Amino acid sequence: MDTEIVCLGIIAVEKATGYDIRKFVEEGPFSHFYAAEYGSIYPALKRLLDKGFISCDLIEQEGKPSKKLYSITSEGKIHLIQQLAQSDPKKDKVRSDFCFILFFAELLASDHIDDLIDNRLSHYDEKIKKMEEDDLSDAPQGAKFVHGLGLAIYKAAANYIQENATKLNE
Amino acid sequence: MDTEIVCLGIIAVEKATGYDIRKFVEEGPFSHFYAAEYGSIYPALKRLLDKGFISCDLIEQEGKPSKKLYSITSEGKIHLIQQLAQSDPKKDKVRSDFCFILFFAELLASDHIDDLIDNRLSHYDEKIKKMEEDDLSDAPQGAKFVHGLGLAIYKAAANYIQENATKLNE
DNA sequence: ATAACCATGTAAATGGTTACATGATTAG
DNA sequence: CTAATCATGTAACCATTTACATGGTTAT
Repeated sequence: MDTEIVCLGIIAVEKATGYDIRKFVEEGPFSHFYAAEYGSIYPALKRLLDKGFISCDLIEQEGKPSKKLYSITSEGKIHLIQQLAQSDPKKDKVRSDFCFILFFAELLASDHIDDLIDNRLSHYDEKIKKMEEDDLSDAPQGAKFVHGLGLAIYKAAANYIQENATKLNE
Repeated sequence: MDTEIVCLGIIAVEKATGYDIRKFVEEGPFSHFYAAEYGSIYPALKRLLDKGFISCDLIEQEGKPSKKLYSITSEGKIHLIQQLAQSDPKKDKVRSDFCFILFFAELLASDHIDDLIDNRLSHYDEKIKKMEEDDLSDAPQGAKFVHGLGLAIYKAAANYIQENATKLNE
């Protein structure tokens, strides 16, 4: 599941530009389980276009730069479904500097620990608030499920940190 | 926080070989927030040695291949603390094929969804069981905190999936 | 016999981020 | 006037995985 297939998936949800895709992974429905920068998105779109999995419409706009709106083709849909159906999803990859640093709490100043905890908690608060405001009434079950899972994890993490952070400063 | 500093951190916890470090990130205390293969560990150890942050003892063993046991030096300790203290931990990186695939549940066969869910739940069960068996009585507060956070997240995820998976098959 | 464990290491390939390059419009 | 948003793209760089190379021991 690399940037290429993730771009195809997003375009399958709705027509999108490279810029839209970035927002999708940065702030949107994929933000809690995927990340990608322009530097990997634009080349991926080019490859998908070359393979015939997406098509491109150039949209001219007033007061804004022109954009390339990509749509999925029928071959693209077939390819996406095939990729989704291959039943060996790679195991999750997580890399958390936060956990690594706090593992060594004994080597840190209390003030620094407090900062890390505070930042993390306000980060979760923001995320949770945003996600709770999302309107999913029209979203398909899969999107709802994944959204709920992300929310459940954020809440559990925030809760655990709130209840156990004091133990780090003694 | 790359493989180099993570290796240094592990060696700071206790003397270790490259092989030990792999186990640490694969099954040990770092397994829920970091990953690394031999291909990045061994070169990182060489760099740490060149920089004088670790020292190496060659241990000959009967019936087993000789091993290189690395220890942290005083310069290494200083470097580790400096790295930990720089207060801008990068935000967590997560990549989950599981979430990506289930986002598109509508495009999948029910049987396939069931398989994905079952595998994921038994994976969590194993992880949770192992972590609950870990003896942390002698572990420092930081290690306990991070361990507890990982456990809380796994439990919340497993719980959410158990309670909501049926909605995906309708 | 055969797989798993112990143990180290390199080279090629992969995949990604960061920095650069460009530029108009709008909101504070 | 300054920052943010819209919008696309490339090139250099970076980090990591995968595959290869080696080989004895132990448990099934």
